Amino acid sequence: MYDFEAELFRALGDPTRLQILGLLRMRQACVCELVDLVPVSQPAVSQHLRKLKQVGLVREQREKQWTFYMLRDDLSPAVAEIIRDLPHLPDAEAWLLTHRVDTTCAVVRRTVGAEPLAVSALVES
Amino acid sequence: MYDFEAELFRALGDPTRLQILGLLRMRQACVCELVDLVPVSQPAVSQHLRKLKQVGLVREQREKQWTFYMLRDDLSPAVAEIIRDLPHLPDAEAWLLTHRVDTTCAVVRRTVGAEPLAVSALVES
DNA sequence: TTAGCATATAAGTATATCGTAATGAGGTGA
DNA sequence: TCACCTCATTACGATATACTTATATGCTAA
Repeated sequence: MYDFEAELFRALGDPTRLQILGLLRMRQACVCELVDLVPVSQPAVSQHLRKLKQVGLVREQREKQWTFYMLRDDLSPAVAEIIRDLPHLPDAEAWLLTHRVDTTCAVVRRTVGAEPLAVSALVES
Repeated sequence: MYDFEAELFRALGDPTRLQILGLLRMRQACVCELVDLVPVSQPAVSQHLRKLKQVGLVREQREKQWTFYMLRDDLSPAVAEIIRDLPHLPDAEAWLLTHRVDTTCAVVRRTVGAEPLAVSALVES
């Protein structure tokens, strides 16, 4: 009873996962970008993303050598509001909005003048 | 970072605690009533209530020999919506709405004709 | 005052969770 | 082909969680 709901909230109950969700409000991101933006190792990021995918909070999309993760757009209103309400992380979010991966994750390109990446509908205008 | 929010969602991330919150939508309840309505021991219920109180989801009010617990009325809109959206538990909820503790917790009185207990504002009309 | 009810706390145990390091699989490009 | 990049998986240790039983505290009422 309430096992499904509890699993969802347990997925939300970790600071690192909340941070990942907060970042994905800005735009989709590949794993290696997230590794540079949250203070845990690459395997830890992968495991967190797997859990977020399991409970239906994010989905993935492969593109070239990268796996991009993004917030699902069919979140329930209450869950979408929770994510929208998370405090903002100005530096990391500004980075996401002004850079994108190029040939490798370490090589970034300012998005000024480049075609924009898909941006989550959760970003407030 | 996000420690406070994560603690809140971890508190929501347990089926027994969600069940307690779902029941408290109906009305305030004392510990011994909850013990009869959720499938864990009395100390377990006490411990869950302590955690729910710690994160600001419920408050307590002593009355005679009982400690009544109730949902806080200053919950954030998103959290209030989460609790309101929990699936209903018809039997237990009906019991709460038609009975109340009397001289002891085991001795209940049908509320028909009795003055009603405080009922949470979360109950849908 | 004393018995019993209501509740909280403590202690112990089993399991879950979150992190790291090590490794593997698969794609890309020189 | 081969070096490297990206990402996932595995293994393992430390800590947290959720339950139980046992016990303590405080109130009520006879």
